Amino acid sequence: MPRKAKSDAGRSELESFVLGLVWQLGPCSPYELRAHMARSPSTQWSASAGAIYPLVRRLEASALLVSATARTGQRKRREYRITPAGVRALRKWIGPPLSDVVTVAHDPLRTRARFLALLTPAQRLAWLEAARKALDQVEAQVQAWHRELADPADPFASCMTRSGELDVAGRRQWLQAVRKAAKR
Amino acid sequence: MPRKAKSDAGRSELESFVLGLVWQLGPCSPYELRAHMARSPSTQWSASAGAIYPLVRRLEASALLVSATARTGQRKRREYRITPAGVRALRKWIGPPLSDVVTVAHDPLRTRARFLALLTPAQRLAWLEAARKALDQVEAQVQAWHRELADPADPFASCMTRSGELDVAGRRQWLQAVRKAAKR
DNA sequence: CCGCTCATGTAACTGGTTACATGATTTA
DNA sequence: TAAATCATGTAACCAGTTACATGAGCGG
Repeated sequence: MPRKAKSDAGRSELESFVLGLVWQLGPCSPYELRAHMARSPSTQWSASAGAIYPLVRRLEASALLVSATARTGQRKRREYRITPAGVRALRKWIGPPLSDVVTVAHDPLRTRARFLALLTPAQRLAWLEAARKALDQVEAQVQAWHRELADPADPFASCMTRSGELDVAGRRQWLQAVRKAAKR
Repeated sequence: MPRKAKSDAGRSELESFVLGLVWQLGPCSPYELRAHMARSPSTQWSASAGAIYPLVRRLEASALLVSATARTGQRKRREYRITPAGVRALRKWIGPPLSDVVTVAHDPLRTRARFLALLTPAQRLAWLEAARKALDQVEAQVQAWHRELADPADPFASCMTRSGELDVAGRRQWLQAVRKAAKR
């Protein structure tokens, strides 16, 4: 999709998220940011170079990040740190207020379910089965990620995966309701 | 954000959704589509004219929709109907397969929670309280929508709102987990 | 006749996507 | 020395966003 209305002072959700990531990971290169995002099971952003490199430059231009050249062995890289202004911006973005932030979640599965009446009863059952299996896979993925994380330092990190688990559980329960509706 | 990878044969999620809406509502004008989308509590799409009018034209160019001029009283409007090819495309989009469709949901609340460690304990409690209230509001909105709908003809319609309710319930439960983590 | 809703569009913008390009350093 | 990884970028594209513009018909 195209850019949603920017939530805060002209900063997109991705920009704020990356800002937070720099705060969380400490000094790090765009490459590391990209790698970190690619590891997470979230499909929200592609972590493409074309997104990240211009983005961190924008944040530096806004003085929310500063950069310096760093080395590991002989390899050079550009390392970004968050500035006090960056921390302030991040805190403001986190909120409250949250009224504009909390909305009904977008779920492509639900979007499709809206048109289940188009299918034959047999096709509907097949669809429901496929949905269940797909949810299983996502759950496995989330749990694998959870195991991989296991950072006792930040108690909120494990909450992230818990969110994914509850999300899947809720949708599974919802599938039950759909199944019931399909049977009538 | 920018356009996600188009899920099907070059059609965006919005395009397929609108195609389904035309199927569901029967012959209707872009104006009606826009009004219908604006009534729903979903914030996924803005239902802006700049999105819808070019979109239905694209779908017509692909022969998934056909249009004709219609009248209510003296008022003229352009009415779109779905074609057999459109129905086929819609059915294909619904799936299965669903493996590419089902992912961990994007939740801006969760995104922000990731950085709760940045706040003071007092701020965290305030944040959690604000989140709870915001969820309450969303739930009320969903339930109002549910009452408004109440279409006994399509049993899947009421499943849509049920999804929203379960979604909110899951996130509320998740907030509990975060609260617990915050107390440690 | 005035204001409101119906109804259809266009124009400029933009941030993220895909895809491509390049080079340096490490490892086998 | 060849392949893989680290590392940084650019270029073209594009769908959806905001904002603006216009006019017809209907109700009071």
